[in-house]
Amino acid sequence: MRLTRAGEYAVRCMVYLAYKGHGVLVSKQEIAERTEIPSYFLAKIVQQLSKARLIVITQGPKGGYSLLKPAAEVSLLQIVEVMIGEISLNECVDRPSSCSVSKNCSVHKVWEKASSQLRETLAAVSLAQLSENESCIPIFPVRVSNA
Amino acid sequence: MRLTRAGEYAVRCMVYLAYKGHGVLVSKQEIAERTEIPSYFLAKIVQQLSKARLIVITQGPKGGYSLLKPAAEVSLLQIVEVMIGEISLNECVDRPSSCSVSKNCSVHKVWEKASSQLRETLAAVSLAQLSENESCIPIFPVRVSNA
DNA sequence: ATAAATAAGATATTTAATATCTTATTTATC
DNA sequence: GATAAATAAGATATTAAATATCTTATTTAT
Repeated sequence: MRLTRAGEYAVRCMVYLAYKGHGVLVSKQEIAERTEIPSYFLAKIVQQLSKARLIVITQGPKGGYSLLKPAAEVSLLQIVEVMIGEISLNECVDRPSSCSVSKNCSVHKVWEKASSQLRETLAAVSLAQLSENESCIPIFPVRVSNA
Repeated sequence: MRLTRAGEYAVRCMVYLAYKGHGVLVSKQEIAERTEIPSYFLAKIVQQLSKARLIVITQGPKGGYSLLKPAAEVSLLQIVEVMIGEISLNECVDRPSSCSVSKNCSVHKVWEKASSQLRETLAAVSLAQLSENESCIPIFPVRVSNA
């Protein structure tokens, strides 16, 4: 019951892009190095982010990735769900047919409530908020400390 | 990001035991059949529930399982965490060392909040509540409908 | 035309979850 | 006490998902 590494990597990648600025093109190499994501794995992740229209991929030399939308318009939930699909904390939540009485099942109701609560919490956080503050990318934000 | 089947089975088993009543001995066979848990898998699960002091195992002929505590004193969270360990929705939550800046990381803070929120939601539900109402065990509660 | 970049599909590799089997232990009953 | 019926506990498959990597193709600046 935990975010996958792919999900974590997607968040880091997006936070880094947001930090660099909306529309700014950043190379795969740079992102991979700064965010400590295996370069090949990053390639897979950005493909999904691009299909979901969260980023733009530019090919060719001087190519790279950039945000499609302003960071304020992207939520943490969106990023995570691109990678792992819609969050549901128990199978019966997204496949009620797996349970014979789901509709009236008291256990089902708890998981349904917990799932939507979690989705709301993640939806309330924007990429802008995440990139404006210190976050878990090594070296970054350097903002050369004033001591 | 979903409950494992072992977790789901543990909940079903506990709900069934609670339904039969506190201290009532129920055989493995009966539980396996009524809750649709593979018998061998159930054996593994009750071992953990027993170590965690949620149920009592009685060996020998006429053996079986029963609740150790009144259902009102057991929470859904307890049952689930016996099977999957303490819930943390991202690696950085229970292993802050995996992240270089965790303490001040804005992403980390969100996952920490989401994790405790989820734990609170599950902690607020007692086994008694779950077994008093209709739940996801086929056939059960039969409570011969009055039509 | 060339070379530098990413795209996309295929394939390993690793890990975790699920399921099952085997042998051992406990205990009610005769 | 012997027997048989139940669970215990450790070991081993099996399955599925996640992670990681490789290969070949495509795009585009120079």
